[in-house]
Amino acid sequence: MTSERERTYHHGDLRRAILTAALDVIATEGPAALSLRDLARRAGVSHAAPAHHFKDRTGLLTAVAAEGYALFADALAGAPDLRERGVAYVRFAATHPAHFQVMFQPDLHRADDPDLLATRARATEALRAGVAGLPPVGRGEDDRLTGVAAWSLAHGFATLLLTGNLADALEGRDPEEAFRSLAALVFTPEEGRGR
Amino acid sequence: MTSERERTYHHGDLRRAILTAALDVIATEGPAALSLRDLARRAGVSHAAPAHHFKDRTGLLTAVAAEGYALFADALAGAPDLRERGVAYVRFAATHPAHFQVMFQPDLHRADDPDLLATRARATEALRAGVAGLPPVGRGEDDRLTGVAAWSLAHGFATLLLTGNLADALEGRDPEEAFRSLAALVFTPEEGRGR
DNA sequence: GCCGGAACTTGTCAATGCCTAGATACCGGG
DNA sequence: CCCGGTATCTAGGCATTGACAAGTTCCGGC
Repeated sequence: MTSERERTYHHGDLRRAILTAALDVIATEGPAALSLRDLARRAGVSHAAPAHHFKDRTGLLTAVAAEGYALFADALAGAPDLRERGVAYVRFAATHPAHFQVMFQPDLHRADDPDLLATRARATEALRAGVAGLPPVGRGEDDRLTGVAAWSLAHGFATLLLTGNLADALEGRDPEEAFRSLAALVFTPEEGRGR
Repeated sequence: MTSERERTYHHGDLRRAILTAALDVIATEGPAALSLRDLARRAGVSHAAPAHHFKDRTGLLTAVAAEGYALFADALAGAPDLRERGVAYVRFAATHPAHFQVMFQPDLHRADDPDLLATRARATEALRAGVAGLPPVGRGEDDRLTGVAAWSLAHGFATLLLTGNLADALEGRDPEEAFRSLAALVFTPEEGRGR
């Protein structure tokens, strides 16, 4: 369908086509391998066409990050408790590796972009809501640290997973499932987690 | 001293000069901003000189990663217990941000490089030694997961720190100190950590 | 003192990012 | 229906970069 309308001057949905191609490249070869001209070739348009939608190479990556945060917020929203939110965190990284990488590499995108700020705020909110669902430990200082701890745990696991550092430790086990039991080890769900 | 011998044909220690300049650029502007020609200019040599020492741009980054793993192994070796090893992990990331970034971005370097493999093995060993120092929990499966959990926690904290995501959560507190108390919250040191 | 190789230079080429000017298609008001 | 404005895309050009090839300078061992 999409390939039939090849001879039209307007692509129809070039922005999405470029984005999708970019995600493909980033996921398989990393963000460094990304080339605007290459993406243009893949989409069958001229080499300057992408610039109209994204201005820059950085602009494209900013759009990727913004889209990533939006999807991320949605992915986190569905989880019932803190642990499942962590699982969702890991699942998102595994399912959207390109988004995840760009989101957490500040030197790749423009951190002050309005769209990015908006979607990132949504994701941050979804994240914070998860921590708020914790059984209150009492002292407020600990609460904040607990939130950082949970975030660190999920983020570290996701990052190590994407960089291939957990391959032999997991031995082909399902990463999500591994994280679920791992989180159980650390944050004991029942029993007031001792402190 | 170094600047006096400017007019010699041979630089004297170009390899180190390039490496240091590269670390500077990566730390301030990210790995994407790295340019061999720019590094050559900074060192006052011709644009092709770096290639003789590192072959490639990828070769340079591989050297950075290898050096990083060596420094990393040393940094981890000094820590007495698991928690302090985590603190050392975070301290290393904060002290050597450029090394850390490149080490954990597989698309930037050549993962099969012999030097890199050697130093990385040393670091892995230092890391595993820390987990082995844990009070044995009994079941072997849990041990492995506990190791992954500790690694994830430290790595996630370090990564989030470097990407600026902990700035407001920490509010100017010393990151190392924050991680120390955070680790205390999660892995309760005395008392058989409940499970 | 000489000779082989390491360290560095100069020159070149293809590819890329970005800019500008121009062509083409779509869209709403008359 | 058509006509002007605008969004979309093309074409061309320029500076920079990474990689390669061939030459030059220097060092150390024999």
